[in-house]
Amino acid sequence: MSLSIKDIARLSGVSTATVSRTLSAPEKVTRQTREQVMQVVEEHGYRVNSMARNLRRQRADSVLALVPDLGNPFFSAIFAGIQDRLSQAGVDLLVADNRSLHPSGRSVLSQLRDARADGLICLDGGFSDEARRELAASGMENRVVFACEWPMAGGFPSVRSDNREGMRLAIDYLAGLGHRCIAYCAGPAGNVLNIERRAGAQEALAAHGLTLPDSRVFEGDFSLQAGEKAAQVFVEMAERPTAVICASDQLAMGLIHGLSKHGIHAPRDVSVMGFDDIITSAYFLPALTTIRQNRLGLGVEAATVLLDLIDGKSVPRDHVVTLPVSLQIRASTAVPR
Amino acid sequence: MSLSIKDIARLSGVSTATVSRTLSAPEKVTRQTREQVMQVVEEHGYRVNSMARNLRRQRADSVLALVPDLGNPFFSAIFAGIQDRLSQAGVDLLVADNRSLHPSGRSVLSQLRDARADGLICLDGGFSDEARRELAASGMENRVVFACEWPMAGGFPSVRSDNREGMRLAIDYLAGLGHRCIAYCAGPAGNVLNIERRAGAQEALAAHGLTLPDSRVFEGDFSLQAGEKAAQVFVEMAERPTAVICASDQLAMGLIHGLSKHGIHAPRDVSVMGFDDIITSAYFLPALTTIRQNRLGLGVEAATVLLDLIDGKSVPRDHVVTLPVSLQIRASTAVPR
DNA sequence: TTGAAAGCGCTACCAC
DNA sequence: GTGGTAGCGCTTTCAA
Repeated sequence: MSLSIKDIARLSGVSTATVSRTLSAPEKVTRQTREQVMQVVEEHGYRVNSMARNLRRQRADSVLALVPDLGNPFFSAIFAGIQDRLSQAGVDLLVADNRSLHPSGRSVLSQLRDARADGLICLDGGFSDEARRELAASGMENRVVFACEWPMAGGFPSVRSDNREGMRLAIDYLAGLGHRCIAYCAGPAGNVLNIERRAGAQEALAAHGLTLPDSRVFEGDFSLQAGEKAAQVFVEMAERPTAVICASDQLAMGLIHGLSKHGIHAPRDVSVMGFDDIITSAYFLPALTTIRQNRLGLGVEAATVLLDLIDGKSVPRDHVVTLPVSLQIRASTAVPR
Repeated sequence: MSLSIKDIARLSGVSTATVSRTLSAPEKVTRQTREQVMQVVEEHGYRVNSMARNLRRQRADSVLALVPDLGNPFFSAIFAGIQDRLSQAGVDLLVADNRSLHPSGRSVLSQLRDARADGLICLDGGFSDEARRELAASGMENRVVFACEWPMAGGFPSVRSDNREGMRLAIDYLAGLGHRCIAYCAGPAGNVLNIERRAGAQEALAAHGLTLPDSRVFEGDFSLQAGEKAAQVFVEMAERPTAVICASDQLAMGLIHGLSKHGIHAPRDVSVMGFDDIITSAYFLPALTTIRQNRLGLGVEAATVLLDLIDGKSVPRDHVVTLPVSLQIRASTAVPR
């Protein structure tokens, strides 16, 4: 066991109150006392016990990030952003997978009720009613912010990319290249990002006098596998699109990979675009033309909003921070044959 | 503020001691009392305050995972494994980036001293002497386990892939294909994985009567960029190797990408192998022949060892768990021209 | 500016 | 089997 504040008080000949002040509000203590105490503190490498401090202050000094799947590398950059911002504030980052349960069978969300975290950054828009209830019960409804995804029903601050604008950039670019028959390779049906992106694509297409019939939508999810499956659908189409805009980079990679097995090559035979700009996209063959999302920024902004919330600053219930996206033109797109 | 144990005690007509027992050692209480208490607990949705419990028990019920770079998607799968195992034990996962500092300027490692975490899973073998000292000061030296990487100097339990065997599999396969002039695309010079893999390759090469002269080693790090740089070196070689084994999949992708810019294609002109089997490898073009590491397993095993350590079970100081790797033959390798 | 002391919410010891 | 209670290590009034 290491030293406690009592030991430091005794060793430096002051009260525990003074030690506490020296450490957390040095200006409330004379310079002499401060130096005297600090010397003992340093000499013994004393550290405040955060469990005790937190109990007393009713604060956990940590924040929980909830993801649909911790194993999905897509989230790494967002985590990096979150942690970057939090560490500046001396707040810890707890991560959990939404699917995992506490041994007691309770959802991870109940950690909030356990007073283990001061707030929640949720990266999973598929927020069940039960989760919402759990949140309400924890008295934490106003210490939640969504990042990247968000719940369709709203009700929480959220930080997101400008998904519609991203699709507009993509479609404008493709249309500018001369494509008139453009397909959409979709993410999970109920997913808010997919819905938003699809709507964005449709809108932008309409602006060019183009349409997106259901027959030109490949249903799936955001995965590489789904992209590969879409390739199967593609080759069986009577009238093949000259370009496909995908709801994610992984879809685009899977699709290009799948198509190549049928001798169909991007961009020679079909232009393929992704969305996200994940790390490997620029090195894919062909390098992926895509819409860049600032995932690090998403994390930083979400953490910033949450920190404000925790500090009691007022943030409108439906506050939305929208981060810009950008078009990355690379090698997977070209003028139609 | 939510209800405390006192409220529950009052509401159910028993003492706080009994409520506590009911919740954490139900068998020590009569069935009747238990039911009586549980009803009140459920009715009010009472949850034990973990800050108070932890202070009292001198346990944080959480574990810290330290990575060299949170933004590196390579770690996601390991995190998933760690969290999976931890959640079974009701232990939380705290993540931190080794580069980030607490606002006070202290390293994140000092969190251990703060009593915020019961143990540490370190994914960064580049463990400084200072870090080691910090650890010693925290009285936590025996609650640390390394995963994936490990410190060269040893001294801690570690969970790792069978890196040498991986390289043996790779070289045997390449040699079997008929390659005699094989290059090694290296990771960071001081990195233990790189050292191990390079040594493994050299050993295996020797077994085939082959050598790995320094001129056939492309120095770099594990990144895509480094792979692309290696391509530059490759094209300038007088005698070009017919195969390159890379220290990571990202290196292999970067290399293949870079080479393709010079009209050199894998596997037609050169066979390229990776190491890791990251998620996009199977979908790369050409699909990457690689050595598969069980990253999820690495996480699970590391968490298991750490949980044992925390439980006070004795684990030898230099205990090593080695996980098997496997050869994934795909499309980036072929017989030499 | 400093100290005494209450108390954050819980667990575990001891007594019954 | 149950209750009373000390005390985990800290912060923060209140009084001096």
